[in-house]
Amino acid sequence: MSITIKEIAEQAGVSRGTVDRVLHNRGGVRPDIAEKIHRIAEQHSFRMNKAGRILAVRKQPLTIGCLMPGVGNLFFDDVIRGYEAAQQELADYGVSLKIKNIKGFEPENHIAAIQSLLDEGCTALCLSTLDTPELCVFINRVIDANIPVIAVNTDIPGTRRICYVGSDYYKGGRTAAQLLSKILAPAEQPLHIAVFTGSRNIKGHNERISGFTDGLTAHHTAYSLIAIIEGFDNDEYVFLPAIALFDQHPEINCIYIAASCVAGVCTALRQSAMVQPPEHIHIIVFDDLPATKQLIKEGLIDFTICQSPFQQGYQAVHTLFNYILDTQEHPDEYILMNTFIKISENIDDNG
Amino acid sequence: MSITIKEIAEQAGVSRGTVDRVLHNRGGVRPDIAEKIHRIAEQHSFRMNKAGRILAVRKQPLTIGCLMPGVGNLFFDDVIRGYEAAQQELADYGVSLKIKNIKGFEPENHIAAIQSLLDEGCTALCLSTLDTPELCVFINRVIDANIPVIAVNTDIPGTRRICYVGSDYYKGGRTAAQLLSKILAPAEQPLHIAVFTGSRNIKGHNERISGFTDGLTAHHTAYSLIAIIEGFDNDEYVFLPAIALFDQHPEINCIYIAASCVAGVCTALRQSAMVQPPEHIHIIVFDDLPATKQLIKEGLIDFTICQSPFQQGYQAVHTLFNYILDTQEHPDEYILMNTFIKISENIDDNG
DNA sequence: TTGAAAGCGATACCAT
DNA sequence: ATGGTATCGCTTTCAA
Repeated sequence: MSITIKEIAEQAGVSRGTVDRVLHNRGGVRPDIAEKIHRIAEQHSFRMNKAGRILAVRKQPLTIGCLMPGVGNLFFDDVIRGYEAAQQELADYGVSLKIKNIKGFEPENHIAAIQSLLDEGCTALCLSTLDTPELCVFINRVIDANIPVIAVNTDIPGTRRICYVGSDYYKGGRTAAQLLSKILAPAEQPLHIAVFTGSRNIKGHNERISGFTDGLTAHHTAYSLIAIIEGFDNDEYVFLPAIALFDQHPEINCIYIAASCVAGVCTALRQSAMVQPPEHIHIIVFDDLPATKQLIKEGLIDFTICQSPFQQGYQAVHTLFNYILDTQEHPDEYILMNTFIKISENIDDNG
Repeated sequence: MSITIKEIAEQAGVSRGTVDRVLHNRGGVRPDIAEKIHRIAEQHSFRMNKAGRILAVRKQPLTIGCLMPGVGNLFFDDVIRGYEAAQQELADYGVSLKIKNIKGFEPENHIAAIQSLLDEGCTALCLSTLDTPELCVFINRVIDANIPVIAVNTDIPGTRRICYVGSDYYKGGRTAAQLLSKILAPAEQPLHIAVFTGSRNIKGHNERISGFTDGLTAHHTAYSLIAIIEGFDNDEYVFLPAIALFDQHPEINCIYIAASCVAGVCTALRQSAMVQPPEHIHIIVFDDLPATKQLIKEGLIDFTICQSPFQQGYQAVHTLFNYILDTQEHPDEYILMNTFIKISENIDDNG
């Protein structure tokens, strides 16, 4: 157990108030005294005691605002569950949450939503938002106003966010490729792949695709990409293009779905008049929305690669809390989730 | 934020000391007053504030004793890392750890080790130990002396331990079976399996095997079990029996290793004069010790199924801490880890 | 059986 | 610029 502020005060021959001011760089202390206090603190490798601090700062409780474009995208339900679990654990420490779940990717809507979180009194933010110039400018202004920000699920590299908590998309793609090469190994049949993505403007989706193709190459699996279809994370939207593709390309024997339109693509597949029976088509997807879980259990989908959405929410809140409480340490810039392979036997794990 | 003890005291017209006594069932309070206090607490759904409690009980700091038979078994290194990570996070709350890593499975040694942890002042225990009658009796006596106990990695059902934190071994076995059936699907060759286990007296290992055979049946994969070899978690020990088996049974085309002797078996395989080249043999194992990681990266092993040893240690300590702090709630009896499938692309995850 | 008071570690405000 | 003091929620003596 480390030294306490009180002890530092005694050793330095000053009051605890003065030590507090020095340790928080609040100014208003004679330089030589400040220097002395800093020295004593370092000598004894002083660490602020969390419990004490929590109790004392309880008067200005911490409200964390969480923003996500999860309306119509069930993926974020698990992230929200993670947020709420963390909140429950930290309730005793005065942490409360405001969750704002919005629809779509309009920059103005995102900016307005962030502003309204601030207006409602949030003093820290977990954001799943866009990386557009206007948002970056806005978010940096928020950060300058002393509101710490963590990027969740989607990074915002253009900003001075504390860190990114989320998936390693490229690694997910490579993992998918290796799985595919494993289940194909004995067959040695030519691979004709249909790729479905959310949008070519979403970095994570693109990384899943480049990871996938890089991985196929690395694992010496020959393939041809028949098409890359954008589904905009929408099961209904993707249905017709998928049907059309399957009808036009009966040689397709592998489907790689890098985004949230798994149910739509699978429905199309089942309804299309493909030459290949669906059993001989390999399907690898991402995430485990309820519809995807069901398809895994039915055996239509071979593997799904998950990014621990629950953990993303949970860890983001905890990291933010620790950051605010811990005057000293910064977390790692990238807090990456595990790349979690699921089949029906372990689909109900909540990794 | 819930009501505080102070407020309860005011409402009940008594002092905070009295409320404290009632809430901790310490006795020595007039029944009608106790009743009244309980009522008020329930009415306002009172929850003891953690930060306050931590600060106040800091004078008798919590020392958690951790016992494991990890000498010569690298598996427990990650469990220990998990213990230590939790300890670091909870250091501010007065938590310290005594880790006792012993060798082997002699009941007397385990009992002596537990006793010495207690002698050294531990007031709570995380135990990875045996489920023999003598240990159960001993552990129950410890529990009766008000030392809370959590079973880690290996359950001790014969005792009144708070809960079990560890792997779902059966599920791991089933997952292995399904993976195998997936990579075999196109081949349709008859499956001749060699099984390696630690000991037939270890419940977890047996469950991994029954899960595996049940899973093969469930997934309609025909197989024959050539042999089940006990390796006693020892790479050197298993080497010769493995060589002998491979020489005698060149038809073996699948190796299932349910325990810690992966490196030994693989070395034997490479040295044996099998008819099948190693590339055509499927190998599925458990856990990710350094040697196993290496073999995964080399491509000899297809899959390894991991049980999050780090999380086991980490969560055990956190659960114990919360249990002690939280006068009210009991954790779930079974805290089961995820069944984490790893291939070379995600082998360095620490799930 | 009960109350009063000191203390855990840190913060914040009011004096000086 | 600095010290003193009350406070956060809870526990724990010590008296009464």
